[in-house]
Amino acid sequence: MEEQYHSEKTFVLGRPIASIFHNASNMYSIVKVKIKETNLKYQEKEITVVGYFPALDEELHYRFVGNLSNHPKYGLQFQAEAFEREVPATEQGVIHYLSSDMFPGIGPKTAEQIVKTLGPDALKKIMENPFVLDEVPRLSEDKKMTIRTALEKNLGLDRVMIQLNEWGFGPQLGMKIYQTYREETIELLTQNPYRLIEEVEGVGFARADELGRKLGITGNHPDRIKAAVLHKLNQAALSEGHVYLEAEQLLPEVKELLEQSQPVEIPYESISNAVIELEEEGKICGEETRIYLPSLYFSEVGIATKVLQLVKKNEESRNFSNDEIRKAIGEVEEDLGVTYAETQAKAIEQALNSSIMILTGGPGTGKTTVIRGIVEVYARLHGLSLEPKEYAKKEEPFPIVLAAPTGRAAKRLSESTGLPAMTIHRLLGFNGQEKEEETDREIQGRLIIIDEMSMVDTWLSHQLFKSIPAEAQVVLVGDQDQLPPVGPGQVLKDLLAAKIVPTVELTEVYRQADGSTIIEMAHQIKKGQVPDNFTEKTGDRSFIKASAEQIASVVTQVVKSAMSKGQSIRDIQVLAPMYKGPAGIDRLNKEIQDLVNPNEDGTRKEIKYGDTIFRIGDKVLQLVNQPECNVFNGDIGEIVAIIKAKETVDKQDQVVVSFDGNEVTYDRGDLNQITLAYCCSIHKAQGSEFQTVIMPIVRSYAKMLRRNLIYTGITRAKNYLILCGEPEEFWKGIQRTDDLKRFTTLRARLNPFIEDEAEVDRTGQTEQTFRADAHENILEHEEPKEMPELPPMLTAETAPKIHPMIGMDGITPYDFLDE
DNA sequence: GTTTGTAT
Repeated sequence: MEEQYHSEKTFVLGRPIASIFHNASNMYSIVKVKIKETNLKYQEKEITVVGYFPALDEELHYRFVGNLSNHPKYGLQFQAEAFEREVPATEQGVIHYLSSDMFPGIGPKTAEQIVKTLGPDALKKIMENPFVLDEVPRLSEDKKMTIRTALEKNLGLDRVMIQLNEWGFGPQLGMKIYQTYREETIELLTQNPYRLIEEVEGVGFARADELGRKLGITGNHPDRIKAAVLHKLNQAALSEGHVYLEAEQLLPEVKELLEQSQPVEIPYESISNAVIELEEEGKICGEETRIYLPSLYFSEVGIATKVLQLVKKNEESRNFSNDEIRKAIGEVEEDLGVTYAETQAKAIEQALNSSIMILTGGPGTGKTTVIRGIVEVYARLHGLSLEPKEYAKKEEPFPIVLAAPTGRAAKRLSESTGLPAMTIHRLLGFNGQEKEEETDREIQGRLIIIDEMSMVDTWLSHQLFKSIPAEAQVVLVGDQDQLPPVGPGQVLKDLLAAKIVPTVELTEVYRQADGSTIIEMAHQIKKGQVPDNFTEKTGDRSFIKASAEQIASVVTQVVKSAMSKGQSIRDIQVLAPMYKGPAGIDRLNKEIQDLVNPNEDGTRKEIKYGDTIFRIGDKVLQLVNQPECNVFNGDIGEIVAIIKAKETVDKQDQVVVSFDGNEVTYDRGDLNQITLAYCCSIHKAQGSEFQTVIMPIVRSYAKMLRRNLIYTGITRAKNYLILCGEPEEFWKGIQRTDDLKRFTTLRARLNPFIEDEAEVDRTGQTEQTFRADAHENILEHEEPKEMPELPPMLTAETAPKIHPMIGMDGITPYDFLDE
């Protein structure tokens, strides 16, 4: 069958001599191959092969199967649909092959010995009969095993790809599946085709169900229904943040999913039975009418138990008298040359005398200042040195532990306190491999401060709380109005709503100058309102009306005029919710790059990576954490050098980026770690602030526009905020909060007496109070009273004739940036 | 019809 598979198609057998491109995330590769044999009508000695494969070994031969095609720009290329490693059959080849890292423990000496005994076709002989290895003198059983399993493994790829192909997966997806399951692919997928949905990106329920059908799992088959139930719960958790689903909601969704995928009616009874069986198997948890994934159920229960324990200990944690603390605060104020406002001092006091407390407040209210204060006062009262180095000699570890859910937040925390800080993952010693419930490490620390708690999901919160020693003091810091965690749950929000953890809320804003209308607007947005004059220009903000098509032009004009006013491009940040479309991040980045860092005559050195062009001077954004280089996801830097392949020692293009003076070099293969940063997503900007923020809001973003997204975006602006786009969409986005409600039961577990959120809202003194008011307001004024009367929009007909900035409400480019 | 995080 293998023969037939090859003989029908054209192939190239050869040795890769140079990798032109390799994308490690999807395996898309372009390789120059020296041809040894081919059935193509092709005279050259070398050919460019394009397809999906892992990094190839330049010492080996490969057989590529596919078709010759003519690329408009790069000429003749061989599009490979499949490939396999050609088992070498020359003495030298076999020795090299056996001593490669595919066969750990086998060195050149052993390899030579094998070839000496079995001849140049040693590999073929071993594959036909593994026992021929017994003939080789002084070869240990271990080594024999190594060779047999490695050969088996290598053959695995071909076998897997052929099977996947028969199952209807193309080379790209096939490669991805193989990356996930390796030689176990066929076995694992035959057992359970539905695991593809959760484990291989790009495979949805329908696709996996199609494979299921081929494997005989059809219609009412319990495995099929169970898979659908689990998929729905997973999807609810991952895409909507729900910790559970009501059975009432789950069952019809499962029914619909199954009936859409195959035209067979699935009775509710079958689904209920599947749910019962899943619960018996421990694959889901039921509580009253709610259905949970076990990991989420046990996480919630675990968090609640630990938090209640800590809260209970709060009474015992009055370690210091108020006088002692106030005195220490005074000393710290003097030392650091700061003055704490009363609420800030109160927060420090609370932190010192609690086992657990929450410090909350909006952007610019000085949460970081208070963290620093807590650390300083804690050290003073406990007679501790804040010099971590001094602890290296001693037995006991440094007692203050600082952590945050993202690398960037951890870096900021460390910078603002002068103490080491790390990601929660690192703190817990994760390595990316472990399964749930596997971490059992206890955090070595007496004071544990977690910043940006609003971004910590239910799973991670559980791991974190589990690792907190019973005698530790915990300070959770965060702002529940910013974007919720990527993962399921809303732990900070639930903790606040339960009202059992001592909480200090900072409300006064120190970041903006007095009379800032940005912060005023932010406060209103938090309540679901918009200032009456939101489309008018104030001292620090403005709104330029424009359609989606005009956005690119308006944004570049604003950037240009801001720069002409002396602002640097580093201080100007364009924020948008999504990448695609005429007003998307990608397009805006290109336009702004053309404006501020062009290459009009084509003489400047540049490097092309995918759809992006990088030039010296470009503002770029780091996309992954690189703690060794002190660069983290979300950091912004500037390209300071581009070194072309021929100029470097390793014949590789290189880009050097300076992050505030810290220079980091990227090889071509690492360029997927950076992207242009003139415009970035609002999500990415969370936790950063900029002098000037330009934020387009148009209808094409509608799917993304929500209150907390807009709130997060506008609160990134320190001095100037320039909104542009469609005022109605801005207003509508601010009204949207309902669909981001996450189903969780943490609040109820912590405090069963607070049952109804509306009631909390009416009695509570925190943000919820505002919320409730806002909600009533919205209900009262169904017709948007807050939405001011708007001048007519520009139409598509008039737009191109008008300079984007001029004539709109009389705004000229110089109008909105006065001092 | 869409964004986002972490660990070798």
